[in-house]
Amino acid sequence: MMRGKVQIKRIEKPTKRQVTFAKRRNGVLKKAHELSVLCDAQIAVMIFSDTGRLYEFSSCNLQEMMQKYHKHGKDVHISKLEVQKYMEELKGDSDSMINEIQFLQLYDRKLVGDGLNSCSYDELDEIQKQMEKSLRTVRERKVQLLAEYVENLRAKEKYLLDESAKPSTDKHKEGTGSLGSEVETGLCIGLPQVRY
Amino acid sequence: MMRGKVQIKRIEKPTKRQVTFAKRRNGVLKKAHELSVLCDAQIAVMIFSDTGRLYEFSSCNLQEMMQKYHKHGKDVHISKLEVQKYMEELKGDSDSMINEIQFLQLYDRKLVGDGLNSCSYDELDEIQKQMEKSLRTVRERKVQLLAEYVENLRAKEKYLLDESAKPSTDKHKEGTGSLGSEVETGLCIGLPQVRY
DNA sequence: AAAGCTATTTATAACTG
DNA sequence: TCAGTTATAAATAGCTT
Repeated sequence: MMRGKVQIKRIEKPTKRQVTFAKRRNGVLKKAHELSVLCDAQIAVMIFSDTGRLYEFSSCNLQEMMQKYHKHGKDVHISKLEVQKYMEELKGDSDSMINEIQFLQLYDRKLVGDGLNSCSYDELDEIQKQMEKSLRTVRERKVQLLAEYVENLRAKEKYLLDESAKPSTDKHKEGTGSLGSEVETGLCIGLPQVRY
Repeated sequence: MMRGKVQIKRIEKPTKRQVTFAKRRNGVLKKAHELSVLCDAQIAVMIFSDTGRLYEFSSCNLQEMMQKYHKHGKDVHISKLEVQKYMEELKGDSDSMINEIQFLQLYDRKLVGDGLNSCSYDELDEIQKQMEKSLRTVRERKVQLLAEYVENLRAKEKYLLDESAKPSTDKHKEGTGSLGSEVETGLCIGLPQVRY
């Protein structure tokens, strides 16, 4: 018998709270169901008891509800399965990249003569050969750059000699400015600060 | 005035359905709120009208509700915001790893004398110095290994000479087996397949 | 604790302005 | 179409079993 209207505040007595929970929980779920049928509305209700048990009602697939909810610009929810798949993919990429970095770092250390204590004599031999080959390549490249530099200097010298030999009136006619700048440009790019 | 109990089936008259929706919707949301307060329960209610408008109630963060729901082994939903945050983190890691790999790869190519065409003379000079230094380190290490090998050989030679000078009865008393195996072990680990 | 009962409150269908 | 009213159905607090 209802004596006096109920105060909407936490019921402290656990037994009473438990009983009220069971009754009102059913009430809410029933009302939700009725509303969905009577008014052709989509409704989802999720209830967790204070003991952590789940009671739910959904007039349709909850997934759909989430997507609809999402479209309303609220915080968005997507399937965990989908996310997991993507996560694993990223994780795989990440792992293989870490492996590659470690490999490259070890390789680098060996190439600069560090971390060699773990190498066998044969490995050292192989590394030495590689280094000698690389060194030859570097030296060849240096020689090539120097050769280009010398070539540019000769071209410039020739150009200057030709210019000074010509009469001053012809200078603009020949379009000489472009050749001059080509030579200079080549020189600057090739050897900004030469040391040898 | 309620004449007769209501039939729980779709209300066909749109106006009537609309009115009933508004009233019952408020009823459900109110009941949900009361239940959450009275019984200290977590409740979420989502209602979409047939016109697509959203009405909702949640006793706490809906995000939390989803995670709780997830833990109950249902098909799982988690917050997209959360996922996005994690994704961006992974993406950031991934990008920086890609950068590092590219840097290391370029560095490697230069160290083995490839991709040098883009290097300035000064850079080549620097690489050459590094290589010469590394080469010295490798050669020193090879010399060190050879020296250890020779040392081991001498130790073995001495051991064999001592052994053959002793009378055969003393062999077991001296515990010579252990010295012998030490020498051999050191030799094998240091230089498995020597070439020089 | 779970199920049933009943006095009452609460929700709401139909009506009204 | 929207509040407000009212008669009635439905929900439920406190009780009993």
